[in-house]
Amino acid sequence: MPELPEVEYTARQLRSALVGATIREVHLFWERTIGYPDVPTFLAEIAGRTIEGIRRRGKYLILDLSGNLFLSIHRRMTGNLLLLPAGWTLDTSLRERDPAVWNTKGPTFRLDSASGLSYSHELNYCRACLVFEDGRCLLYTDLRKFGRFELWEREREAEAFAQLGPEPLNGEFTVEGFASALAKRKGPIKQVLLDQLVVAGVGNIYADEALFYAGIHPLRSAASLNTDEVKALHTGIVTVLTQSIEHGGTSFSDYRDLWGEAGDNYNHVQVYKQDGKPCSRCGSLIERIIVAQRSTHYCPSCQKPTGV
DNA sequence: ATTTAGACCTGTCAGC
DNA sequence: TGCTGACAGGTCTAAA
Repeated sequence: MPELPEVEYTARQLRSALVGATIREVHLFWERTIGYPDVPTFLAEIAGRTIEGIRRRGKYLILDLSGNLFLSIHRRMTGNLLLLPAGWTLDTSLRERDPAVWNTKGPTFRLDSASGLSYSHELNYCRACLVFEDGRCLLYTDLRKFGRFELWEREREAEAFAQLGPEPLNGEFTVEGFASALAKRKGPIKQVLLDQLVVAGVGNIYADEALFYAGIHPLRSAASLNTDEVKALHTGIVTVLTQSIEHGGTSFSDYRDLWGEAGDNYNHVQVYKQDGKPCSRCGSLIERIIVAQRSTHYCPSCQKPTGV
């Protein structure tokens, strides 16, 4: 679900709300949410830590904790973070009443009416929550249970993110570096853009959007792009990611921000899930194909297979 | 050495 | 109305 812009937007919201807060305890409702280390160690080590800073790396949200640890959160497809004010109550009675339903839906959180917040379906599928000393609660909801939390020593950060390439928005991602990475790849450019080692944080939405921006067909071999095309695609990646952050990310069904609001970038998308609709540039109908088993959307006249 | 299919999970929607 | 299959923002692993 979230790609770089959605994670960045969440990080910014959390930074202003949670830096300085101390974690009292963690409740776990789906144990496999913890990817590293083992569950008992995770729970014992995280309690009592203070959040010193909040960052993003690729699609990972990073909470820097006291004692030189960091918590990394990857939301994969359907993970969301929601911040509850103090005054919530937790109902786990479903666990005994109907274990099968509990296993899928998780617990129920209730807010007193004074909270002013009105969450609805987002409160289902809670897999974990961090409870803070001041009574607030950071809920992690994840319908499909793919998301993972990991707790690492800060000195092992390189190891934790070994599978990530350059950050696209901080100067690490250069045209020269991008060109040499693409030159080694014979496969379709769409697939290569999804490789986090080539550029960190690009997913299915922004790969399609960046290719449309640059006028490049998704099936072109990455190595076949000329210098101008590589430059245009580089600009396209930076542009579509930056613009989406400004719009609060792209929401379809699941993605919500910290306070349960949907992102607005859906209204600015050019090709993603727009098949059958006219291209904003030329009016041709947007098409959908499968590339590397992922849905791929493009304009057949703006993005020619030959690149000519 | 690459590609590709399968796993991990649950829900929704289209078609019959 | 009910069943079946395709598909969903991601990434890892194993088999071809």
